[in-house]
Amino acid sequence: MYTIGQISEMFHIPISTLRYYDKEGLFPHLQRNSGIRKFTEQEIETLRVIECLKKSGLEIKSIKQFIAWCAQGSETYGQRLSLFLKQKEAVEKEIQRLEKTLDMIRFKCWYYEQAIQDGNEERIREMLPDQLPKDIQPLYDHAHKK
Amino acid sequence: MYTIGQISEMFHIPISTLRYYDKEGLFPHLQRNSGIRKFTEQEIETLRVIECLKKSGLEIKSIKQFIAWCAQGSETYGQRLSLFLKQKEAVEKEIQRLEKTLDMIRFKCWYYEQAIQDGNEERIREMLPDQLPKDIQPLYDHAHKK
DNA sequence: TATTGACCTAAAGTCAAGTTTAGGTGTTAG
DNA sequence: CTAACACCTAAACTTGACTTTAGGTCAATA
Repeated sequence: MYTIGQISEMFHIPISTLRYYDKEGLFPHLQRNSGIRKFTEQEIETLRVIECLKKSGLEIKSIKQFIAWCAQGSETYGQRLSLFLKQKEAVEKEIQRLEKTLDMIRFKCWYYEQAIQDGNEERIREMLPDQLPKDIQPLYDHAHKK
Repeated sequence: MYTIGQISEMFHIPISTLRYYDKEGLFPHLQRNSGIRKFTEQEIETLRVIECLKKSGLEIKSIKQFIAWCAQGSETYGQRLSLFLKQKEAVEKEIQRLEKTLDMIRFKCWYYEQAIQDGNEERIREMLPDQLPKDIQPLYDHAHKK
């Protein structure tokens, strides 16, 4: 059983944020001891799920919906499963998007390394768009296509 | 040479957003034809870089800084390179974070598939925290450690 | 006894990144 | 000639997720 301060340290989340989550109804089973919140293993697991869903790009409103489904019992297993399936898709897409971004960034790193060596961008610009070194060309193409 | 409407379609970015970027100074070389913006290859490449830096988690303010460096010329190659090196780090970290999130989500998908089969969570809960099937255990561990 | 520290609330404030509104210009189509 | 489009501006508004403020309770410590 933990105080809000302990949970704050444990998760590196400000106390104000935990109170905000509580106010938003994300801890429906949270008990109080003469006004003071008591966090248990239950809230800790909820917090792990909140963090997971937040990182997956879900907004608080939808996380609240999920929490409500959990409180409703076994009849909502289907909805909960499809939420996670949807978020799986979303995160996989986001990772792909970031891989593409990474290729653009890698290209730009190479570009500026060359520019620093050459003192200008002349030589590199002449290689565009398809005369780049063969380890660099795919990065450029990946970032510039479609 | 393109109008704002054409660029909006090309990049699937609202016209209002393009005007907002312009107002923020992200197109320092943008020319006008009696008030009307003319976007050229230059602004198109800038927009690609804006999108890239935005996806990498940079805020508009910092993108503006980068654009300013570009306008300054070869003396800022070093700063521009270190910006991209920093963003490379950031995106790589973000991808790792999302991989961890994905493991949590995969675990939850499995969890609710089982719950649907069983009609309750009894059996699964008894497997926690270290009696899970050996293809699932690593997902759970990855998501619950540290 | 007084003050410090950890907790509490409600309500207002902040921030980034746009979006919307209200009003205006200039060119083309019916 | 007038109406529909595509463009323009400045300024106010929106949204989500917090954070800050102002004021208060309660227990332990100096």
